[in-house]
Amino acid sequence: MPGARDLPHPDAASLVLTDVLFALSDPSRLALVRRLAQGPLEVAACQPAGGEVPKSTLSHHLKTLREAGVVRNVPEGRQRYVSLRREDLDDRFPGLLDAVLGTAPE
Amino acid sequence: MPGARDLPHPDAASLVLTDVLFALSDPSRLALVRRLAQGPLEVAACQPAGGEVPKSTLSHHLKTLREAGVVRNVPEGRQRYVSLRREDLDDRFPGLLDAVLGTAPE
DNA sequence: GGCATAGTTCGATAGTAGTCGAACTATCGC
DNA sequence: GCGATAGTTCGACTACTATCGAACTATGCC
Repeated sequence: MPGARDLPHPDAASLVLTDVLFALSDPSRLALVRRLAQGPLEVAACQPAGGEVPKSTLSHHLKTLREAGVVRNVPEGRQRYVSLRREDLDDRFPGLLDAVLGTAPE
Repeated sequence: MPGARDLPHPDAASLVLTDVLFALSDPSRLALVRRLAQGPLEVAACQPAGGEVPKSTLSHHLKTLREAGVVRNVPEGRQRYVSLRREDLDDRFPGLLDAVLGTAPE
């Protein structure tokens, strides 16, 4: 049974608003979410535009986003794909993501 | 010149999204914001429904909200009135407050 | 002025979050 | 199997946040 290394994700119904807000309240995480709004990325591509960040740091931020239910992180061969849980978020917190993404990045 | 003890407030144009999200990401602060959505309160009335919180703790949360630009805190005689900066927030981050307040409290 | 009231500010402490390097796990290709 | 690659997890350190009591400031009332 290949690929049994799934990470835990909260289900859509149990998302907590304050956790989501907290996950989005970090500039580097928010910037990543903006990019994920345009489509899934593999983890390595989640690096910020300008500089490199240690893998462990990036992984930590992904964990925060994942545990809040903002992103999904699924294994795909040797890599992992990170995607925005847009439908789940829209379903649970209508308009929130649109409002956050609708503001121009600073 | 009576009442020259105004606290600093960021102006509407300079509000930072991540700061606002962080201010709203604390359960007790979010609960207070929900109540402020129904109208201004004096500081003493900002105490959480059930229990009492030390004045210094409450003041700290008000400071976080104020510095993020979420609330306004103005002196009025011996007391202070805390109010939601709804227009400024709607202007700068359209739909955000509605989305946050539209979700039922947990 | 003197006192009570309403809140903020200060200082200390405990818990939590961010950052990084090193170790670990799993997959792919040879 | 062996090595290389892609990420996560662990441990340590630092920085920030929450909480509280005590001190401080300003207003109103007598």
